[in-house]
Amino acid sequence: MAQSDTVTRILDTAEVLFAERGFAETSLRNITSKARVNLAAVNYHFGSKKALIQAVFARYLDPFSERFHSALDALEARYAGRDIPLEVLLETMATTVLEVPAERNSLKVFMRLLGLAYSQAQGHLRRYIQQEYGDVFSRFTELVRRATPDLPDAERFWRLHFMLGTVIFTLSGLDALRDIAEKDYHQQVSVRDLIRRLRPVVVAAMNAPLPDERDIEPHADTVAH
Amino acid sequence: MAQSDTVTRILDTAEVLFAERGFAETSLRNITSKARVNLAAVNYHFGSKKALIQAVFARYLDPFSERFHSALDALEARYAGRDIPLEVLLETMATTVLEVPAERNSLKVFMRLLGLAYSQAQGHLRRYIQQEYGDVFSRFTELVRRATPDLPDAERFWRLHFMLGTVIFTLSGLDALRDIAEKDYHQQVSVRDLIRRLRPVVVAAMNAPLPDERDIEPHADTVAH
DNA sequence: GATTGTTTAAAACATCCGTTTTTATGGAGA
DNA sequence: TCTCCATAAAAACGGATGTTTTAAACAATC
Repeated sequence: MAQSDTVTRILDTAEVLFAERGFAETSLRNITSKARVNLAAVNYHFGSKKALIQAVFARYLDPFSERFHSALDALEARYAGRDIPLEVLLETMATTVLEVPAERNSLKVFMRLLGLAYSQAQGHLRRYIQQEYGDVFSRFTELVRRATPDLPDAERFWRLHFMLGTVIFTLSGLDALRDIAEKDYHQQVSVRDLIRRLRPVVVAAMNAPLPDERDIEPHADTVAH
Repeated sequence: MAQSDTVTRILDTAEVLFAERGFAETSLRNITSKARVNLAAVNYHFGSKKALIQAVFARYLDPFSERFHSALDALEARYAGRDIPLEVLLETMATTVLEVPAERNSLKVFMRLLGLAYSQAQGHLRRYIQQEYGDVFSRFTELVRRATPDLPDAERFWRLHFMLGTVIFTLSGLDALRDIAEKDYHQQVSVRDLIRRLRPVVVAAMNAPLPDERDIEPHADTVAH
């Protein structure tokens, strides 16, 4: 086997299997046998299964982080101190997210992985991502803050996560949804098309009127636990 | 041990552990030891771990399905052929979702379970839920269709799933998000509070302007896959 | 009170897991 | 050509898992 394309083959196989079934449900034996690589190779090259999971993410997030920082640099230079409109920020993020995996035609896998990073417990992963890429996210949210000065901080926090949910949920379940959509509405749906549909929805959601204060029940306990 | 509260204790313990760590990460030994019940009891009473998972869901979804059908019956009777406004439909759904676990103070658990049902692979679970409760969902979407007559079918389809993503993503990652929110904004966040914030966002998203036709790139390829 | 069917308890079973160890291989440098 | 070392392959390890089996306890019925 040529000079350690073993590592690449492990990563290529692992990201697909992880995206399909999740981390706990994918064993090293699954990965190594499908990649036609020896079982011990994962522990040899990566050290542990946890480290392999992190490496899979790093292969996407490192280029993303770099490009997104550059894109934000360019935006800040162009707007020279003035606030960058929300639409422009969202558009920039979307463009960058699309760019990174486009080279390997693996947008779906990337999105599924992002979804897993949130939904699967895997405390080590959240910590790793937070520590490694937290600053890009912070920089973005700070710019969003300036773009939506009328929104209370807490409200913006929640709405950003609402929209994060929309995007991750939609794009990670894309295949199933696309099948239904094309069967029921006889309509080709590309990822770009989806983003076109997403844009007005996200903008409207971020700009929605504030919740009615009267809805607050003064003595409402935290229901759950 | 009194006449088979064993079954109840298994279910009570299992739902909490499942919600905390997911299905694959929760072993039968975890469950039975915490429930102070014999290991074999699960296989004896439920047959298998899969069947236990389904039973945990059924204990929530059976009452939910029944109540939601009743609530929709009442709505249709009240509106007597006229279209039910979108806000009313959403409010009814939210109310019903909140009612079911309220009796056992287990709303958080219920929400986490719903999130897991989507995010954890567990093919058998999705099939079970689709088969057992698909008709309630169909009935609801049909009413939403009548409530939003100006929305093209495809657009409504996508927006409903966008919002499904928002709700599931938020509620299933609730603990982590709540921790951040309370740390950063020193603010207690109950599930009811979250639903209050969700309402205007969802309504605004469903009523967002249609995407600009000019945004369509005529020769845009399907990026992924 | 013996008998029957049901439930619990304890142990054993087979399998799978991540990781480690041991052995073999093959190519680069002396 | 020999040595050495990074890698690959194979085997083994210790532990955890879901499930099954065996035996005991219990409650209800006759």
